Amino acid sequence: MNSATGIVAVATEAGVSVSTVSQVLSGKRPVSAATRSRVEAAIEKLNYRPHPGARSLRSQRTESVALIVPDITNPFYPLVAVGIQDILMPQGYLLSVNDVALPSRTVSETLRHVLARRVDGIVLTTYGCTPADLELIAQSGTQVVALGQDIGVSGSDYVDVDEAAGIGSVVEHLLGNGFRRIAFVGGEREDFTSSLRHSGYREALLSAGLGVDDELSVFTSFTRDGGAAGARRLLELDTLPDAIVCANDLIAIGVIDALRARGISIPGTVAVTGYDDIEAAGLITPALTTVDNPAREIGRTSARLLLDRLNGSVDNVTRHVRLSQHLVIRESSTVVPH
Amino acid sequence: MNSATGIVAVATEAGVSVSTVSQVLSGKRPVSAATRSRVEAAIEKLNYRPHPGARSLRSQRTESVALIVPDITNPFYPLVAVGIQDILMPQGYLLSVNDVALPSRTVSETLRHVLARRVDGIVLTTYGCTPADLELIAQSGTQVVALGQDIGVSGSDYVDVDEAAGIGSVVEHLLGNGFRRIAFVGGEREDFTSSLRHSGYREALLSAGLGVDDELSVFTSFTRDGGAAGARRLLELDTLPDAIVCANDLIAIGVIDALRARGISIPGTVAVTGYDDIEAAGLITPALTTVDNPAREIGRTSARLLLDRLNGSVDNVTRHVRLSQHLVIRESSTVVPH
DNA sequence: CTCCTCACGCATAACGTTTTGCGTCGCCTC
DNA sequence: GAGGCGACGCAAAACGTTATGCGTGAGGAG
Repeated sequence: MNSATGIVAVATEAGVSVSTVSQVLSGKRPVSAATRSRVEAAIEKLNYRPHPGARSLRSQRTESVALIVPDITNPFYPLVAVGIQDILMPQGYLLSVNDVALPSRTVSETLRHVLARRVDGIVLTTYGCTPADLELIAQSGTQVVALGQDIGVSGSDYVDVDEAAGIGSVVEHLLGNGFRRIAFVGGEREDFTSSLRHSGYREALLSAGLGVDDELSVFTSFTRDGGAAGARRLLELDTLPDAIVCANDLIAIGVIDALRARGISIPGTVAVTGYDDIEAAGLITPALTTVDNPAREIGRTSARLLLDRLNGSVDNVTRHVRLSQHLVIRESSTVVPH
Repeated sequence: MNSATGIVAVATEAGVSVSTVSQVLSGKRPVSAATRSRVEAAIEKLNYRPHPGARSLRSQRTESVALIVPDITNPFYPLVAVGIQDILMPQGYLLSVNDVALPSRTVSETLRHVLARRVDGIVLTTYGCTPADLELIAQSGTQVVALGQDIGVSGSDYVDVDEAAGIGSVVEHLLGNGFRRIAFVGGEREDFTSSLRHSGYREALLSAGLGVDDELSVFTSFTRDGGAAGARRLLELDTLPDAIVCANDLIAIGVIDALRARGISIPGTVAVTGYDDIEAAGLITPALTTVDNPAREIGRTSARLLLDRLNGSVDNVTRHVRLSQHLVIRESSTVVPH
C-alpha cells in the first residue's frame, strides 16, 4: 500500500547496488548522470523515503532538537519556538517542544526524557536547572544553547538580553516621572533571570542616589497568580509603594488584578510596569509600560548558534550573543502622582 | 566519557547474552531474579540507555507524535500542545510542534516533513489542508487525529466542539440584549472552522425570525490584523451594524482596534464578541464576551484517541468526540443600546 | 603495446536493537 | 528410574542505512 520497503528495493528496481543508491542520495561520491537518473526514477516510482531510524543508527545523529521551556503558556515562549523553527526546519530538523510545567514535572525529568531520545541539541531555558542537570548535560555530550545565562558547560553558547539595563530603564523612567517609593515583584527567588532583574532594579535606585528598602522587594512566581500574590504582600505594608516594577508582564497583570480588587487606581495611586511586551501588555487597561523582549529573534539566534555546533564548525569556546531591547511606554506608568 | 557503547557492552559486563538484556528491558519473557539484578547493575554501571534509532529500526515506530498548527502564536494552540503533552509524555513519546505559518510554509510541506520523519501519529489542525494532503496521509498509513473536522481518512478520529451552537449562543445573547443589526467577521473564507461559525451565526438569526444580510458578513484571516481589516470593510457600509460577532478572539481584538481608531464606542455604539476565551480576552478593555474553547482538554482528548490507535486497540471506524463549551459574558456586549 | 590513472560502481561490514526457535537443566509425577 | 514439563537463557536473523576498500573499464601517455 504505502512506501515500499527500503533502499534495496530501490536498488533492485534501478538495477544498481545499494551503495550506489546511497551515493545518489548523499552526493558524497560521483555518480554518472545515466545511473543517477535511473535511480531517481526508481525512487520516484516506489515513493521511497529513507528510514530516519536506520540513518540515525549509522550516523549517531537524530536531526532533532529539543526546546525546554518552563511554561509554554507564557506567550513569550511560543515566539521563541517559532524563531527556532525559522532556522531549523529548512535544514530538515524536527523541533520538539517540552514544557516543564506539566503537572509535577521537573527540569531533570524533562532533560532525561530528551536525552534518552538522543536529540542532537537542546535549547534550554535555565529556569529551575540544578547543578546535577548541568552535569548530566556535560557528560551526555549533547550540544546545548542556554537562554538567559551561561550554564558553564564547556562548549555551550548562550543568548541573553541585558536584563539589568532593561529593568534599569524602567526604573529611570519611573523616577523621571516623579515616582519615588518603587517596589519590585520578582519571579522565583532562586531564578537567575529574576535575580538579574532584581539587581537591575536595585542598582538603578542606588545610582540615582536613592536607598533600597528590602521590604519593597517580594518574590513569587512568573505567573499571573504569582503577581497577584506578590501584590497582596506589598499591600500589607504600612505605607504603599507608589510604583511596582514587575519581573515580567504576567506578574504585572496579576499585580493589576490584585490592586484593582482593592480599588486602587492605576497609575493614579500606584504605577505598574512589566517586562517582555507580550501581546496582552498592550491590551490590558491600563496598557502596560514594559520592555520588549525580542523573543523570536532570541529563538533564531539560539538556533543559529546550535546549528554551527552541530555542523562542527566551532571550537569549544563559549559564545555569547546579547540582543538589544527597548522600553515601551504606555499608560500604566505615565501619570505623574500628586 | 559518556554512556558506553550499547546493549552488547551491558551483556558482556553482566556475563549474559544480548537477548537476555533485551528481555530484562522489555519484560516480554521471564528472567530469573538473580540474572535480572546482575543485568540491572551492569546497566547502572555503564549508564546504558537504549538507542532509539536502533529500536525504531526494528520496531518501525519512532515513539514520536507531531502537532501541526496554523499559528503557534495564537494562544489557543500552546494550550492544545500542553494538553497533548499531559498524556503523551508520560508514555515516553516526544512531541514535535510544527507551525505552518512560518514564512511561506504550507501544510503540505509541513506534512511531508513530519511524514519523512516517520512520526507515529499526527494531531492535525485541518486549516489549509488540501485533498492532496489527505491523500498523502491516507497512503502513508500514519495515524491522524484531526482537530475541528472529520478529514475523511479511514481510521482517523476527530475532536471538535459544537461551533455552530457556540456562535449561536453568542447571537442569542446579543439578540436578548436588544442588538438587531449583527455583523460577522470570519477567518479565511475557505476555512472549515470559519464557515462552521458563519453558519452558526446565520442559523441563529434565521431561527430568531430575522433576515440575513450578506453584506454584513466579511471574511479575513484569524489574526488581529485580519480583524482590523475586516472591521474597516464593515465601516464602509451605509449604516453601521450595532454588533459584530467575530470568529475568534484575535479577530475581535483587531476589530476593537479598528473601531477605536475611528472613535466608535464599544459596546455603546457597537458591541463586539470573540471566540476561544484566550487570556487576552479578559484583559482587553472592554473585556470581551466570548465562548470558552477547552483547548487543553482538546489536546488531551486528541492525544488519548491517538494513543488508542497506536496501541492498536481500535478498529478502523472513525471516532468523534465533541467537547462542550459555554458562553462567557463580559463587558463588550452587555450594554443595551438606545 | 603497455602501463597508469581516473571515474564509476559494487560488496561488505558495521550501527544497536528485538524476536524467535532451540537447547538445557532441574524437578515433578508416576 | 523414565518421561515430561517449566523455567530460563542463548544464538542468529532481521530492521534500513552509510562508509570503505576494491575491482573494472576506458582513455591517455610513453
